[in-house]
Amino acid sequence: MKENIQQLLEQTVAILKQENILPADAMPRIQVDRTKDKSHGDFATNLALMTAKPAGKNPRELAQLICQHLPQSAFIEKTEIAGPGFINFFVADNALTDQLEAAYVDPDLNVTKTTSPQNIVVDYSAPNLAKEMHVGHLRSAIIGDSVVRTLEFLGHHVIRQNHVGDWGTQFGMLLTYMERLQQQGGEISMELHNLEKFYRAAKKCFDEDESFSTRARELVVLLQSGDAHCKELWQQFIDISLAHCQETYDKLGVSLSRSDVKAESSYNDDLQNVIDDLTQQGLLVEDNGAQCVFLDQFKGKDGDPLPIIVQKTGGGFLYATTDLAAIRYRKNVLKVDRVLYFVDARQSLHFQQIFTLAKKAGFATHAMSLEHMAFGTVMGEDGKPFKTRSGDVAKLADLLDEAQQRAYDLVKQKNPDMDQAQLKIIGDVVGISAVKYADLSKTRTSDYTFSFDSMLSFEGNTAPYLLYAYTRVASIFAKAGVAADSIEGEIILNSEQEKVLGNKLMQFNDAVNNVAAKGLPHVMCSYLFELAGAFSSFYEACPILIAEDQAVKNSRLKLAALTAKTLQQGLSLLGIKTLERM
RNA sequence: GUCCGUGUGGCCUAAUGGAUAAGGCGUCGGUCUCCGACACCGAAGAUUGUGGGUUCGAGUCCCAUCACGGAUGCCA
Repeated sequence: MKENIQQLLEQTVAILKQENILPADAMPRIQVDRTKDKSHGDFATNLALMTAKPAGKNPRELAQLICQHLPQSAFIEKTEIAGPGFINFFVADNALTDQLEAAYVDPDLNVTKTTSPQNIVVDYSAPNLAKEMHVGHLRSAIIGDSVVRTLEFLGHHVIRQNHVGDWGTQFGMLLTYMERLQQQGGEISMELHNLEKFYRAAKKCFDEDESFSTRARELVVLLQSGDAHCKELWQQFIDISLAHCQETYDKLGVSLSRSDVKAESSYNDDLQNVIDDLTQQGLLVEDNGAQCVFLDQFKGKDGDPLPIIVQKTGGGFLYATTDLAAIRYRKNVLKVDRVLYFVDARQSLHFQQIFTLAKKAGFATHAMSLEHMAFGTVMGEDGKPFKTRSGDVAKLADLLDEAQQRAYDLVKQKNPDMDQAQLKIIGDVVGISAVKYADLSKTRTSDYTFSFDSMLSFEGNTAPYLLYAYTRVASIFAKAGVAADSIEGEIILNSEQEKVLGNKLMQFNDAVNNVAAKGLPHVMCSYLFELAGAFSSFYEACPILIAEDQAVKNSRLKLAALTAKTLQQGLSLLGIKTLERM
């Protein structure tokens, strides 16, 4: 509907130019907004305010002219000029009901798909395989996955890339520890069952035993030079670590699989080429033994130039090098239009540098959009970065177990008679959803506080509230004995609550497109929470199964069905499952 | 030092430069002989850190300033 008004205004602008009311070179950005206040109609535009100056007219007078030249449309019941020169559009009732009917019969809720599908790499999750995933890995995986789902829903071609860290110096230490275990006749795969413990044990040896640390440094060099023995140990470690990750993804409902892994090590053979390329272009400078690129726009302390170090003293490569190689791969092999990096905000300087350099060196085309989708830190309730009670970094797997256990207890408390298997299923979904939703519902860029109590609350903007709202709708159809997708009759919007719900249902399209454009899933969360609220008010005020007559009943059933479908689709774009009862 | 981010009712959180700053928690008061009250309805509660500026219009943009967090040459 917004698009329709936009088109009408574009036509109007063209007419006004022909009549010399607007200067021919005026190119106003036509902006149509949903109004906050019903008295201002359904949509408003500030077109007259924006073009008043170039037209040399006062805004209200110009608004008048715009309305007079506006092409006729069945969508619009009337227009009004308000305030300093806003034009308010009142949408015809049947236009809204037509849209609702269209959404009802469309499996994709009549969402406008993209007309120009892009190739988009989404670089997310990317844990370091040396250790087990911890709470710090939560946000990238959850938020990235939601944006992936949304982009795919709109028809884009998304390439998931899990840029796992499998090539750092810690691997020398880990391989040495594996070697020792092997020599002592230990069962490595058993020991690796608890990666965290394994890492700590290796670290202890590394710090305390000199022969160990010497061997560890040797093994790094051997590994990177392709030694078969090292490669074998390394591969064994990586396989087990990746299996751990996969378990976590599966439990979390993150749509990453083994085939999406594009590890750091896979760019290994290309790193020297990156250096050579930079050298050829005259971008590389040796400084204190390291190979650096200095870019004018990045200054350090006292205005000194800030280097991007791409090769260490002694020849080692750094993550800047790998990231550059990755960009080049994405340009040359994957031919992408857009790359989204879901990485901690603390790395924003790094990405600014890499993006600037990549464009300058031709590793990315200027048309390629490189976007750092930064996110804040997960805080504990003490306001400091989240830790367990013992002060350790919380293991992600443990955290998810606890969420599920707490959810199980809660649901059991509310449904004492429910059988255990059912409780388990519900608890698992509620627990995971709560963790994901708590993260997704806050603006990506800010820090957020991890709190089991608030995320598992049934009140407020939480997963349990939304899941509950969904089960209420679902139960109507169970009780009515009709299928949600085969309701006869037309939607009729009589009461205030029905109109509010109808309007809210039609805003799903905006929400989806906003999430895709900006990579901000909290927009979807806010929308779904508002939708659930609109439904609850409707549900209180408008009896459905016991409605006064059949036509009203069918109309309300349709609204309920559309609400259920929208909630389910929206939650699914967030990576959250729904339950039929809870 | 420099750069980046954040600062919104007691607490948490929202708002493509638009109209009266929107919700939630908590508080207070209502509503179940009625489709799931894990719900709904209502009330109180805000000069958007501070001071300037741009604009017809600023929580949003610019400058200054304060507070907190982060980054800042061989980890990622």
